[in-house]
Amino acid sequence: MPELPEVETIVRGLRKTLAGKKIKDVNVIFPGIVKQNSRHFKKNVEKSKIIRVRRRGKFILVDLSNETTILAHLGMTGSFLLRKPSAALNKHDHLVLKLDKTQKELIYRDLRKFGKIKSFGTSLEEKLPELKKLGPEPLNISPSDFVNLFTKRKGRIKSALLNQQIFAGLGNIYTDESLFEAKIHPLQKIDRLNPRALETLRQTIQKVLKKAIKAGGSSIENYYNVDGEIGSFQLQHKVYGREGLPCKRCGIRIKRIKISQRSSYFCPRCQVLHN
DNA sequence: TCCATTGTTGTAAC
DNA sequence: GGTTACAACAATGG
Repeated sequence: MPELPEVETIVRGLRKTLAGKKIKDVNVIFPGIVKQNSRHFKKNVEKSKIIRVRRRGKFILVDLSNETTILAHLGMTGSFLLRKPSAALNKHDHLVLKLDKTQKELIYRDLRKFGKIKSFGTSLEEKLPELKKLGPEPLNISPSDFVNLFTKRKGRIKSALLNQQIFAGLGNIYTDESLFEAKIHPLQKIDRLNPRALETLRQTIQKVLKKAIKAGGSSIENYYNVDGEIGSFQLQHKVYGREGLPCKRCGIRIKRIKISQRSSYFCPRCQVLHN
């Protein structure tokens, strides 16, 4: 599942190889991924040069020379791959961008087809519904802005961290890992967390995300970077996916519960619920 | 057959 | 009545 560190890894890979390249030709194989008329998408994107590749939350943004930007969300299983045009297409390849001045083409692959791609006028970015609702970026947020995210909020800390409108980029893996490191129970009521606990949480989230980016993200399910390589942060997971296994801090069994219809992994001894 | 997974949407509940 | 919680939905493999 691509979350911030996986998306950031893909963005860095794309940036390295795509900057300055021209998109020669667009082939929409499965139109369901492109959330606008395929002909319009082709027309907007073809024959333009790639200026810049960016990330916002879990979204990828590709700015083109003709005042157009491509917006991509990888959903659960989406990935971008750079590969030789001669290679046979995989049955989950849904979009092919042929590039000038390179031996590679850019493929969008998505087994579950939950990903979304579209183009828009670059100047309209602030009006885009997908982006304008997003909360702040976890890696930049200041201590006071982070505390403010949670003031006057009720509910559980894990649900809030997963909410992209409050905080953009975290998914199930990195909320669980961060809450474990910060010794906060996922069901902890937000209004019972004091500013000191929140500051610990902010620093922990940043530490976990940075370590994950350094490891090239977590490869569970089928996540690959643009060169087709897997990440290695799954080897450093302390709780995610470890139900029944001993806690790496205290040794008792990791528990799994459901929060907001998502599996939540935590240590019932290290992550104590306060009220 | 059912479960797992994501973000969004509609609705129920508090 | 604003905020929160949850079911349903998209698609597919295990």
